[in-house]
Amino acid sequence: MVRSPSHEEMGSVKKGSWTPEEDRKLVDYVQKHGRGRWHRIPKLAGLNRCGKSCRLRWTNYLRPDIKRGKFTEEEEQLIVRLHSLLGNKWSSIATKLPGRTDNEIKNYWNTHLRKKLMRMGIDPVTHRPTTDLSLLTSLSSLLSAGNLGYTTSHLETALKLQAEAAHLVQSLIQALTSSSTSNMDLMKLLGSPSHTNYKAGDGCLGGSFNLQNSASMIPHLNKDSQPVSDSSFYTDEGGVAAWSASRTEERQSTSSSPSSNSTPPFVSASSEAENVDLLKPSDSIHANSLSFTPFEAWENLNLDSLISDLGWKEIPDQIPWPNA
DNA sequence: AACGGAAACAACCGCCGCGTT
DNA sequence: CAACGCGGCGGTTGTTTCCGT
Repeated sequence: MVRSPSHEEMGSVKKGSWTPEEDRKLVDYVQKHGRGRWHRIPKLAGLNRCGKSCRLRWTNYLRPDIKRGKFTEEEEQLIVRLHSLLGNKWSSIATKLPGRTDNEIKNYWNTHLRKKLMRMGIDPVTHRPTTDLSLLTSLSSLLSAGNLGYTTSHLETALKLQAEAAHLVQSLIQALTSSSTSNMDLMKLLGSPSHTNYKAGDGCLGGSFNLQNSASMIPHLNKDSQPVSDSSFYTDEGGVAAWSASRTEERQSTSSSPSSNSTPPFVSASSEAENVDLLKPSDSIHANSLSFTPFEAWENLNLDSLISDLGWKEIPDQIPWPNA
């Protein structure tokens, strides 16, 4: 497309922040003549701005139906969910949030939500956990040590270790879903002797990582167990109803939905005392627990259900993060 | 009080698709 | 069919505000 530069493109138009006077002129004009034909508006309204600038100013700021102010928790959850479904389709997302503009949502995402997800260990692009598979070996030690803490009634130790383990479980889940992680890599890790940071006590898991036992501690990791609706491994302290409900809806609808790949945010394990028994070795150990591939394991995790129990919380606010 | 860096927000830029001529 | 006008979109930049030192 070739056209000669217009007057406003010759560099004579004003740029930068709008003054109240300019706003008033634009509002007056639009209220009088309606919107549209933006390229004519600067001249007709007496503004030394390009038409595009006028349109953006009206659309993003002066429009009477714009809702200003902080985003609510519900709006945040909706944005995250829609982003997991639609990606950076800000205009599409904005249609689901009356009174909010795509620009406002985009800015809010970039300045708040993206960072929030990252703090939670969630990749804001893929909406999946982002961590290193190498952490898996640490999980072994932590789980073992957690059992030690339990069996020896060192409650504080157990709670701390449990908290660390919860984070590492998140890493594990990510590892299971990583396309760059081969089954062999995973099996090597699962079969390898664990670190010796902690010594396991009698009746505990011992020093090597045991997915069977570990999975049994975590309801959703247990291949044969049913999804646990009131998982005690994590606590839902509220604020997730919308997310959970929506995820449930998605599960109940088509399984081939693009959203089936989305992963809602994680939260930390609770440090409530009653959760200590999560570290108990379980009786329900399944001999074939390792008979499925990591990818099948992922499918069997029923992650949606897992996440539904977690809630929309920020990890740093909820958990005694190790060495933080 | 002054300063600098970080965070938040508003606005701009370049590109694209669609409708019209 | 191509040229053009127009509006919309997403990414990026510039400015302002906040906050810690």
